[in-house]
Amino acid sequence: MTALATAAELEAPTDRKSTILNTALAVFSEKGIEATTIDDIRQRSQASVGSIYHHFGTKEGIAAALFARGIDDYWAQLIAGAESQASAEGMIRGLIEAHINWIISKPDLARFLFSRRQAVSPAYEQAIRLRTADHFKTVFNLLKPWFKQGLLRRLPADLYGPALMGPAQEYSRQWLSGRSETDPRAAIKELSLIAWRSLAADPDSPT
Amino acid sequence: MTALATAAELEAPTDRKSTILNTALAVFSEKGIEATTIDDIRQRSQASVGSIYHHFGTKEGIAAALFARGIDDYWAQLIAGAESQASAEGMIRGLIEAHINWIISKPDLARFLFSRRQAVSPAYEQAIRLRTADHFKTVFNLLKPWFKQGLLRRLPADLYGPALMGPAQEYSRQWLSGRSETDPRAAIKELSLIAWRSLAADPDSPT
Amino acid sequence: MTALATAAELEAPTDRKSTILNTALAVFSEKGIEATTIDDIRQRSQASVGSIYHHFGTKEGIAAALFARGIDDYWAQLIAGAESQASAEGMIRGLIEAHINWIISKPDLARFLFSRRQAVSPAYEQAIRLRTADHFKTVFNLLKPWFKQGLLRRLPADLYGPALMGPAQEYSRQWLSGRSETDPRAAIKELSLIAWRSLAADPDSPT
Amino acid sequence: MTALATAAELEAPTDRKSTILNTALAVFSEKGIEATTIDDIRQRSQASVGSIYHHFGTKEGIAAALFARGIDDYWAQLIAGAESQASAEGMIRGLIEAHINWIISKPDLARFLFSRRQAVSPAYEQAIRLRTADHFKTVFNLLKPWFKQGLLRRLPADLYGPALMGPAQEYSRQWLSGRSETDPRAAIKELSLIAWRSLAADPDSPT
DNA sequence: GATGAATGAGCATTCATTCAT
DNA sequence: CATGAATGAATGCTCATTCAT
Repeated sequence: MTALATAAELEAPTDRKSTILNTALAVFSEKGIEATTIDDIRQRSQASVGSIYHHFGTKEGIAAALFARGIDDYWAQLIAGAESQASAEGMIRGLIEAHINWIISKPDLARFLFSRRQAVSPAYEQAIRLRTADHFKTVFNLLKPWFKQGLLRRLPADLYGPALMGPAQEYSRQWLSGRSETDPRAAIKELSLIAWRSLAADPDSPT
Repeated sequence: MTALATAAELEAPTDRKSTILNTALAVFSEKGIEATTIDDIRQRSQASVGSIYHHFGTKEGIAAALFARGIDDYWAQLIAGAESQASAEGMIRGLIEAHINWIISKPDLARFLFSRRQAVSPAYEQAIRLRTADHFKTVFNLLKPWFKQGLLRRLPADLYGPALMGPAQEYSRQWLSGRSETDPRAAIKELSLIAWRSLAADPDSPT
Repeated sequence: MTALATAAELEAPTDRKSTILNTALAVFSEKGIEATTIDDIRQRSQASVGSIYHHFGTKEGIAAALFARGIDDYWAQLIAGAESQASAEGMIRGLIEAHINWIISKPDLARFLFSRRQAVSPAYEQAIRLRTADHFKTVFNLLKPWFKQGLLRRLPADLYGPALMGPAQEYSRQWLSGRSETDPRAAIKELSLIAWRSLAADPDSPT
Repeated sequence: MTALATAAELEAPTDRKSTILNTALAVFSEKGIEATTIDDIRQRSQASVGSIYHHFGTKEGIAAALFARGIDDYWAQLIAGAESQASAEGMIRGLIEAHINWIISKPDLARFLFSRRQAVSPAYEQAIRLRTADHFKTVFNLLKPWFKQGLLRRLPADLYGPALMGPAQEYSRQWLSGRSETDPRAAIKELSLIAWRSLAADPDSPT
């Protein structure tokens, strides 16, 4: 499966390129992209500047490579989480669960992915946006049957994302920046319920 | 009212200090704090480097001044929004409404406030966190009666924020970065309902 | 007079800016523009990198400043040399003499001026070309009377420069690069004669 | 004929070494030696860095190889041009003609040859100078009879070159850098006349 | 012979900050 | 209070060259 393959690629640092990438991820996560210097990456990765540039061309090239992998990896997990469920509520829980589990298992990548801003050039920004929209559509298609059956509410297009993932996302940000005390796993149930309540067609529907 | 006073202070004054601050806000919002140089601010504000340093001492000093004002301004508006309401559901709507309205009226300040990260030194970070926690407590106290009356659900402490503001926050991020098409004002009603559903106690099983 | 003023400015290194410029000229002349590093200039000028960039913006900015002054200075001397003469032959001798004397008195500037190539960006290149063409026209106007009187031969436009200054120029290149043994002053008479022979309308005209 | 052989060698062969050399010449001509990177040559020649170094050892090695061929090729043509003539004036015309024709037929090589400066290390510089002096002597020997017959003027040694080739050289520089409008072929006659006038012993001598 | 990953010294340039006027 | 010249550490990036495969 792509998700696993990518994940494996992110973890198995046998060759220089992967080593550099993993190191970069760690430093980016710690200090932020802008505050990270090529020299930071060089020192920790034991690679030479030349080698880093040979493989990535630019500091931004490193970030872009990480973004591409990170996004695909994240969404693959989300989609897998949704596909493993057969009911409307189950699918929503599956998404929240997958999100939280991904955050927990790859906090560095998560911090990196969710902290961007002008960090990446407009060109990449656009590419990332399209890719995200594409993945989002896949998820939406998985939920479509429940919309058709009237189990999920119709909302303005811009609000599906916030309604479904907003609370989990906000919670994740807190946890990732160390501002949370509870175990994320314990939050899954409640966050799933919140998402379900927000989207369920009938507020009185049984949980 | 505090909110208005602060707002006035942010917009109106034409003295050097305020000019610099307003310029800095604009540039920070456009390029991010780290990517903004003192020279950017100098050029747009028509002030000299010396003058900027005379007033703020450090680049971070500028950011800190903006943060302080921004946070207080934002929360003052939130609190005012809550206080203007007398019911549980009304109060939640009041908060969401105040949030969205603030975002709309001060998008630069909003972008600046919500985009931070390692941008500010740990010292300020801590101060900001405490201040935020304090404001949050004020809001929480306003909601307390409804909790006591069993109208609002009890949640793990870390989840109140995400449940209440998560969707609105997520939506705001999208809108502020230009990734949203709907008019924010039109989203208020739906976001309020989402927040209310997330927090309202189940009529069948009161906590 | 402009020429003197410029010359004075080039020699009187009272302020930082002039000091940097003079130092740059010396190093450029020694090692060539491309081979010269900002650090070379910094060390010899006792200025800081920041200061250099404060005044010139770019390494190329330094070269451009030198070019502008150098060209004007050179042509001013040429023109003065021509203007000091009242006959056709005298004027041609005046030009050659001025050329050689300028080379001798400012060898660094001469080496710098005559060694360019892709060293300067196309933008500057164009500016330089226009400026040179302008100066050339001034000289040509001084010679015009002799053309009208039939004392000087008509040539294809592109050949006036080579015919008039080619030998002197070629000789100068040799001398500036140390490939010449004779005293340039001794060459003036002969080079003037060569130029005169090349341009004189009547080969029988007396020397 | 040597000239043709060399020319053929420069243009025809399709093996790696020649391809690299021809590519290098093109890039050198466009951007100058110093500004050309091995990577520029690699990209355009489709060869690998390793291959380039295998054949030439150094970046300077490439330039040196080109210089050697270029100089020999140029002078061979000059000498051939002189040898094809039997009169003093014819010989001078032959030289100018050969010069211009060579410039036209191999503009890249010409640009490369005439643009050097600190581009090559002192060691090569010296070798080139000696080689050039040698070729020059050959030409001078061809002209010797006319000097003995009193058809050509005696000049300080350093001035023969400038007097003979200065105008043609200056004109060539202009043409090679695109600053000339007239067809070089049309300039041959006039440039020959100029050279002849400069060197002819007696101004009354027939043209 | 060919390939391309790896190296690391070197360079132009940036930028927050200071301080004399 | 304002100005802008001066500072210099820090940084991203280049590029000739080496060498194992």
